[in-house]
Amino acid sequence: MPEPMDKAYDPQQIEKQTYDYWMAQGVFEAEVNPAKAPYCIVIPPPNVTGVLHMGHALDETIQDLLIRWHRMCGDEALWIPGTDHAGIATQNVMEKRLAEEDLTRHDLGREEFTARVWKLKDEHHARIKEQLQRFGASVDWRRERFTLDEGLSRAVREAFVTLYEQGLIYRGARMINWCPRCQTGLSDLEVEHENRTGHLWYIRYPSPDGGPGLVVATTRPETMLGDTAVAVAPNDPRYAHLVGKTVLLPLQEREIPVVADEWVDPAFGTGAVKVTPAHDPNDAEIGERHHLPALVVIALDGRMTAEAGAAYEGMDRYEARAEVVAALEERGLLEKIEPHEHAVGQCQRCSTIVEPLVSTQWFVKMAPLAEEGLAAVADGRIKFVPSRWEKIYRDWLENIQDWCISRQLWWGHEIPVWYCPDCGEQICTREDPTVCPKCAGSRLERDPDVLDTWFSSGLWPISTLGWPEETPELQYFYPTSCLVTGYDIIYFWVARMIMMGLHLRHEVPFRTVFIHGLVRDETGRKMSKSLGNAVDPLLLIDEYGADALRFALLQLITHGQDLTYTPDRLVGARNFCNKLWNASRFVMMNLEDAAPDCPCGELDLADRWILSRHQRALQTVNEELGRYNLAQAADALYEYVWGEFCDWYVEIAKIALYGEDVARKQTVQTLLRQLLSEILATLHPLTPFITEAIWQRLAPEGGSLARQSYPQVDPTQISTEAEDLMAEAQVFIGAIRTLRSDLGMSPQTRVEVSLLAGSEEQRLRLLAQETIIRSLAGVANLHVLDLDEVAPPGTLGRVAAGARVLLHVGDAVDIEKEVARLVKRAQELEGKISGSRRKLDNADFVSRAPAAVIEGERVRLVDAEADLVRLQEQIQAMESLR
RNA sequence: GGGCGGGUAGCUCAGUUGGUUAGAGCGCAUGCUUUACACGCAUGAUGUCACAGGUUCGAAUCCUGUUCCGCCCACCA
Repeated sequence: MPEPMDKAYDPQQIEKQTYDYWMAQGVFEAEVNPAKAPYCIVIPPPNVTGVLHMGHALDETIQDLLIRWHRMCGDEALWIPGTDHAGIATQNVMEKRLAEEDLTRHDLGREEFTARVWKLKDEHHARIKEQLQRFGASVDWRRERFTLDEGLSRAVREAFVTLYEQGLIYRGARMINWCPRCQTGLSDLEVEHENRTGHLWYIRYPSPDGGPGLVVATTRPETMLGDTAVAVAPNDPRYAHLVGKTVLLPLQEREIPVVADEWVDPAFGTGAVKVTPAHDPNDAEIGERHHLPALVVIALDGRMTAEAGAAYEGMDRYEARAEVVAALEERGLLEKIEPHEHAVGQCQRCSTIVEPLVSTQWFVKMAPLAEEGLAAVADGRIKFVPSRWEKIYRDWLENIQDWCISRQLWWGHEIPVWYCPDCGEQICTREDPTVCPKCAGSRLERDPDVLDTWFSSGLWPISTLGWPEETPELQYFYPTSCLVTGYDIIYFWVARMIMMGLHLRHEVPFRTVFIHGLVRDETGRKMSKSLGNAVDPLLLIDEYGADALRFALLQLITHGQDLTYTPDRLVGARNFCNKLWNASRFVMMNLEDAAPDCPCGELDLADRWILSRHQRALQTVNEELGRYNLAQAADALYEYVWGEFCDWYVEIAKIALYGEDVARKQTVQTLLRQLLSEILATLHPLTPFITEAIWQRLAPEGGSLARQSYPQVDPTQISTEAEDLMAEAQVFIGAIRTLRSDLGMSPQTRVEVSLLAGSEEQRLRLLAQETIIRSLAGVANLHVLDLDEVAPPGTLGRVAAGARVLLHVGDAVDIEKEVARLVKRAQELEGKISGSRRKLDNADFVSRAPAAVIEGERVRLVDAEADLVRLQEQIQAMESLR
């Protein structure tokens, strides 16, 4: 039951009970419904590594806006919630916690470790769910999913086996990115490159016969222990004599060949490259071309192997670097050291510098999948908003590398492959095998690895709808309508969903990808926990309310640009909510005679004006939402509700509401109710809580606002004529207010105004505007006069279309008092009023201060001598008229 | 090395296909306890539209170059 409205909007009380009401009414629930068009969004599942941050708040706000809008537009709108197990990230969080107890995951064992992660998941999941509810997310909670739950695991299994059977998933030993700390392979995307200033070491590799040999330049001297060749550019005159010969690898005292390879850039360094096929991707390729052996000198833990030599075995790779450099220097083989900037790859999750090394892993062959993904965007089946992201997407897919999907972790989907130790068979099936199909051996061993977390995320749109089952939901809601996410996961997630959806379900996963920017702090830095600049959205909701947070974020959205969070915006949005609350309060306080169904009586200028402006606002909002210009839609509503409905129409409505004319009063009440209802509905997808709360008070019998139909434009109510007339009245009112303000009049002071029409047409217009001007500009008496009535034609100058205003204060007694005040004030503001620097005296002021001229859209206080004379004449003329 | 985005008021940003005097919010100044709202009302001040050329009757907007900032991609040791 709605309570009476407080003077200030208090979101705290209202939001919780409103969300409970929605849940109780089941307004977010969507069903397969052939009578309606489906509209579906799958949430980008938040990681269970932690709680939601401002980026999520933005992402959820956009999705909720779209979902609520479409729901009100009559679509069967389904928003599927869920969370992501976030493999490596979550495992790292758990490992950090264990480290605080001085434990590693190996102390617990796989089973106990994953049991603990599940508990961690439960904690975070509960928190995330609560946060989503506090954001007002209108998700269908009955359909919530988690990437590791049973159904989704079945989807992962089906996808893996299918791709395996099609030869698109394979196992092989290849150069991959290895994180020595996480102890797992990584995909290329999980390696973050950072430019660092390191060194370029110049090392001499002498000839075996004691000749000078050559000098190589390297950024990683420790890898020289695993060198198996030196490469030079073909036809490099400096080295032609050495190609085919050998040089002596220092420290290891091993002879290695000098080979010629196209890859070598003769201009870089010395033009001679040491080749370490086991520890550098380029070297691996050179090694392959020249059939060079690959010596593994760095082990998976980042320490040197026995192969590196007894002196280095077991040493950390960076320790070994220092030792190698020292040993070379001692032997006089270190020619020079130069500072050198180069990109260093580090683990996305723990920032450890990754080690490229050869390892046996599972891969997805991407080229065929990428081809499908490229076609879908090229032919418009999928559209990116803003479209420039399509190029980014395309560039990546066109140069795509195979995807390493196996991870040496414990938290994730286990790879559905078994090995038979008896015959070496590799078994990948939909059902867990018990015996080897080839040799019937029963000692099968499951692959210990799990899948890259993005493998399951890539299936999200199909798996949440029930795939691989061909469920009614999948048939009805797939392809989903819009995917909303930040540009930072276009490669990781968006591209992979597109490829997986196309390949496995033979249809795009969504038709539109709405890409938004990242939330940055006031100084422009990315918000992150580690930088300590992250703002907890829940705290903001506590302080300002969820609607204010949502509205502020929507206003901040720019077209795919990052957005800067500033508390100012939030205050503004909070104030806007309060404004809406109070305007609604006012309307409801004055509705006693309103007949909701009664057709309006005769409409006056202001009525026709606000109806017209109302339609314009609806038009803008509907159009801008359709173009995903969410900030423009929000701004249009802000401007209309505050700047037009509240500032003008509500003020004008008071004339009728406090007046004697009952019919007029009813008309205005009815209009106010209608307009407010539609304002609430229009605003609802942006600020759902406050609009629902007011709606329940305004129309308690009408059910949830979330299920009302979205206001559409009625073009018949648009009146350019009313808009023009009103705009003109607003100019007059503004001019009179400006004068009053410049003259320091108190609001109580009523002024006498004569509006001099320059033409008969103008006179008629002024008559239509008269009531409004009097009421809103504090005018006691407004005389609408013909030019000829005050002065002979010509005296006032050539007043074509515009009206001229003479403004003077109250009656005679008041004038004296007022003038004394005004003079004092004018002296304070000396020179400020009209730009005149001349000190004003009494006489001057009386004659000039209360007079002004409106010309077109400008008002000026008259100060030219000639004008003064004319005005004095006019004032006299007017006074004689009174 | 390649690509993308941006530089507009003190701050955060709008500015659609070129078009009179470049806008908003916040902040600032002044005045208001006006019976919805001080989370309010009214009024006001503030710009070398990064820089330099060019196209045009007319450029914040289109073209060229320069510069600064941010981001993405990339195996030059």
